[in-house]
Amino acid sequence: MDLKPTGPATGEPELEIFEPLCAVFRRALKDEGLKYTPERAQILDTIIRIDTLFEADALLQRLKDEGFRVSKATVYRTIKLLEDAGLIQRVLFDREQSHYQLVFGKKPNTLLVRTDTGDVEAIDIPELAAIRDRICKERGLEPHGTRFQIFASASE
Amino acid sequence: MDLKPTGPATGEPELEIFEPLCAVFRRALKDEGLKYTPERAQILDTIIRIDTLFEADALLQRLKDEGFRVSKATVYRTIKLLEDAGLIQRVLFDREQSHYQLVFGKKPNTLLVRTDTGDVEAIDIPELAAIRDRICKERGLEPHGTRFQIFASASE
DNA sequence: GTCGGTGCAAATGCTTTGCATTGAT
DNA sequence: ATCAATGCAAAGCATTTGCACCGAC
Repeated sequence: MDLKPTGPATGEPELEIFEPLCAVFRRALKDEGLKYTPERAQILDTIIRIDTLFEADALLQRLKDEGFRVSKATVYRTIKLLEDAGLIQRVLFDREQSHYQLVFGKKPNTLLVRTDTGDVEAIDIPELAAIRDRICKERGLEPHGTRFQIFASASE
Repeated sequence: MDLKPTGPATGEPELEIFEPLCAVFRRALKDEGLKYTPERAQILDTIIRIDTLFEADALLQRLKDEGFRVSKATVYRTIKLLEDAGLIQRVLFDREQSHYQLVFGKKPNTLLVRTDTGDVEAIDIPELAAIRDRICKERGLEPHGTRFQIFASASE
């Protein structure tokens, strides 16, 4: 659980990203007087390697598959901490469970949701950031996040 | 509950919108072999007059305040029918309850969510439709909806 | 030794569903 | 008559929480 970069990442980009994410998380915890525990480290590490949308349930299952003992309660509690720290975001909700996504250090992305197949594809639309900033600036607000989703199906 | 337009709407635009919405709903129901009941009519009518985000709970309360007896179960069942018919959309979920919004016949709008105050403002951003269409066209897909949300707070 | 963390199980609360009754065609 | 809708109360189910025990500083 004390993953370290082993040099320039070649096929495993998540190694490059673990250090900064981990640092941000630790800092956020420390600022709140909370602790960076093995469970929290393992959960963050696993989320980074999932690298698509995930549900609390699936995350728990994956942690168990990897031989790590964590309780459901801790998974939920850690997800909330990671949200508060701005590392992940809740992104989808049309299904029964909440779906989360790693967002820190990533460009805000758009989810293209196939209403026929259920597939979800993340796409990058650079203009959106500019639109968001314009809207906020007009009102003297500071943007904290964006969520853009397009629902579509194959034209028959 | 058999609301009819009383002529060119002056201060109450919802009268203009009721007829087409009602027609779409009735058609959608008929296509499924379902019935257009007084409860469903009243619920649709009330949603139209709410004209901001609403929760199932608040909708039920409002129906009761207007002296109409409907059960929670029917409200939830009707909300689902209206979603299926494409008249309303579930839009927010970061809070405990689902929030819905009338979407039929309206431009897709963006929700500006104040993370400090909790206020939600709907804004019209015309470029988004073009972006959506472009993304879909590139992939040979047909757009069914869009959801764009910006989270922001007052810059201190 | 003091705090916070964890796991378990129980509780919460929105939403859904089973069932008997009612209503529309 | 038939087939669906309604209301009520009971279930479902993801998520949260209370509590006793454990561990880090």
